Amino acid sequence: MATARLDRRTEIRQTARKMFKERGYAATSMRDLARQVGIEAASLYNHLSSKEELLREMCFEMAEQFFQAFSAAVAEEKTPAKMLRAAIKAHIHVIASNLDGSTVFFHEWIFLQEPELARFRKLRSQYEQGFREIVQKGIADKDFKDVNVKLAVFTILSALNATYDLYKSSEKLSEEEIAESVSGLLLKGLKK
Amino acid sequence: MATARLDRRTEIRQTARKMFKERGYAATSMRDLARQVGIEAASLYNHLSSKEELLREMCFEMAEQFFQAFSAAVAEEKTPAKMLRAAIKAHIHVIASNLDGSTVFFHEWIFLQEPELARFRKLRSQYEQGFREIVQKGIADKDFKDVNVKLAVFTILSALNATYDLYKSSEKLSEEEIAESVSGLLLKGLKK
DNA sequence: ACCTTTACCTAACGAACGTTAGTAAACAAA
DNA sequence: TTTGTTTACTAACGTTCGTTAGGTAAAGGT
Repeated sequence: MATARLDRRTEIRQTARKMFKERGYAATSMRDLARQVGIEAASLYNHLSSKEELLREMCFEMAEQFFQAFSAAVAEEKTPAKMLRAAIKAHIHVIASNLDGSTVFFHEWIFLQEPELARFRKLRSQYEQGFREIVQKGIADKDFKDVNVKLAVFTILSALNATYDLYKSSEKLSEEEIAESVSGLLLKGLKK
Repeated sequence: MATARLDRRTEIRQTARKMFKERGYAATSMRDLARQVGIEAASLYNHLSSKEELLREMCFEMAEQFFQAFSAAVAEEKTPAKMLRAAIKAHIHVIASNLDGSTVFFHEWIFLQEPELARFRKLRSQYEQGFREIVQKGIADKDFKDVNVKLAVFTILSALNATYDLYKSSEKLSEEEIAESVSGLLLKGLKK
């Protein structure tokens, strides 16, 4: 009973993540979702209270994962360069282990409704702040170039956040390769 | 008459670009669009033939702009490093001059219908190929590190394609600053 | 002056939307 | 064996969707 409910709940949420990722939140109907799960649309409401609840859970679960991975990764390192590399690796790891969820997290959060929308934006900005502090420390230590911190972190996160696209690519790239390559490029650049 | 029609046509397309960017294609209704323009939904159909036509035009117009800017920029340079920098600058310039259109181009093309969807994907991949050839040449010339070309280009374009977010930022960054900073970071890296 | 075209309108189409109500079967707990 | 909970169903609600039909008034060209 308890397991049966949990299984269905989980199945619905998993399927929803996949569909929200593929077609987007707005273009995925509850009837589409129900069909994919194999039940009627109305039956979904035995397991959830609204469509938006699905999105809300996905977004905040992912936010939590990113925060935890960041903290754990950074705590173990001393120099800004190592901290940044570890943070990048952790970020990519969270994406790689939640390919559907992270895509929704990056692209569908705009459909959150208002109290949560503001809360979500705040979380995102706090997370970015963590990266900014590392870069700032790197500059203060004369270890990093004196770049525009906001812009640099923005560029880094943009590059990272697109990596979910890489796993369906023809070449089979491992998480390790991706993390190494991206952090190498961002830290040391393309030029010799 | 001719001018009046053109003005309305243009106004509708401009408004649609803005709304598709802000809420997404699927979440923007023809009634929303009409209201914003100040006419009834049915009246839109004097100026266009379907909602999808709007999206189609936006996506392919932007594709054309990216291609033209790339060709023009690269043609003037000799070394891979300069070509890449010029291509990055050109890409950012196209984004900066079409903030709404380029956002739609990056995020809403999935809603294209099938003959055009395939055509669009092919164009994108051709464009990426242009970047890949520059990086390849750079490696062959021993000017660039021996990186995974596909992955490097992917990272570069991901960083570039997110720059439209920067123009609404609190700091007032010029197109020039953004292009310099991003291409500097990607070519020379963060580390000293 | 007449005719065509343009640019808008109201009304409505059938389909799809998220969600609720009410009910029956299955099954665990008592 | 009864009782309560869970999970599904059918039916339907009110709303919104993209789009079409048909009409009207003004403008432009001849």
